[in-house]
Amino acid sequence: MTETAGGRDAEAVSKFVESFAAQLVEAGMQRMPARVFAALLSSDEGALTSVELGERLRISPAAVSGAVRYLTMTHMIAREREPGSRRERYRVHGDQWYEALTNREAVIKRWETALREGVASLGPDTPAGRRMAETLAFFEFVDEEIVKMMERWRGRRDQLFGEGRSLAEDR
Amino acid sequence: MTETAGGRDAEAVSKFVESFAAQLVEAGMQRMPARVFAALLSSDEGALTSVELGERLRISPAAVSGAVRYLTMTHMIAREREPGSRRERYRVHGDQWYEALTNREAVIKRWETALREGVASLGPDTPAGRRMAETLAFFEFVDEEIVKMMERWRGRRDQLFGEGRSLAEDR
DNA sequence: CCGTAACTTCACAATTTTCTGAAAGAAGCG
DNA sequence: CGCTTCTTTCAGAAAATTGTGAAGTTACGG
Repeated sequence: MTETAGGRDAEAVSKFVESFAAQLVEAGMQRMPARVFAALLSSDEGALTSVELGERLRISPAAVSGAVRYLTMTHMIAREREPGSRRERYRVHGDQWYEALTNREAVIKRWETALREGVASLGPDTPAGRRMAETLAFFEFVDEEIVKMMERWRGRRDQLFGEGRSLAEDR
Repeated sequence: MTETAGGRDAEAVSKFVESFAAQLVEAGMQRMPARVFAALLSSDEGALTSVELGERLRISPAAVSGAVRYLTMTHMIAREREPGSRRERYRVHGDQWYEALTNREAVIKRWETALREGVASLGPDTPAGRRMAETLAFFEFVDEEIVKMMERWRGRRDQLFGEGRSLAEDR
């Protein structure tokens, strides 16, 4: 019973890929990046080549290229050169991708900037200005907290899955 | 010097509204809900009527209606009946809206469901299945942590802004 | 109860987004 | 060095999204 072999219930896997991608889309990610990411996540290697992605998802090389560019920029995946070949492999960042998801540092920072401008525009003594200020304080708080939370997570992860080589089996 | 009066640097306020809305859009919110929300946030009352929203943002009643429906469903705002009038007011949920933003309970729950299905489809003993399982554990962890974080936030908020009536001046 | 003000729903037009095929651009291998 | 294989870019067709006007619905006030 070779369950990890090539055609291991491809049906069910594809179904999962699409349904997980749909969740990501609903959370704001573009469709193609979401599908590509889900495909990588569900691969045993945690990595696939462009061609493999194109085949599994039935999309053109161009679509793969675009999706991969986005995912690389947002640090959800890494690109690797397969030695001795001009093929490229794309790999889920093991235990870093959901940090990227949660963190969204850049996003939060921009919000904070916008809110600071808001306080300035509205005046810190107006009711609206005070509301902005409190909201701003909230985001600053969240910022700090998330850093600490991720530290705690790493602790628990090691405890649950063993420190040795959890998902970071590679790299 | 009536700074809170009607025409308090409407220019600057509008500029803030649009720029904050743009951030929300970038984070995945639809345009109209984002603009409506930003407008409410920057109003001194923390609440506006449909007509006021339409005027400030230069959009049709239909657009207001759609935006408001979305925002109500996601618990970002509340609707109030103005007594003795058939006008409706929409109010930012004071200190609850960013909880809704951060929480996204529903979203996380759906992700967890999808991931559980993933583990089942892929088999818990495959490498991919193990990766799903770890990801799932992460979300479950985040779930718990966010609850605690919000409790800590309320503590700090009371400390920073005074327990009496911070933003929850109404309701 | 009727008149009317406020809000909602619906179909459509306009815009924007998305994905593809085709062509151009790199980079290993012989 | 040129051939071949893989990836990226680009223009455009197809599809989805968005916001509007207009008709419809609700419910207050008289």
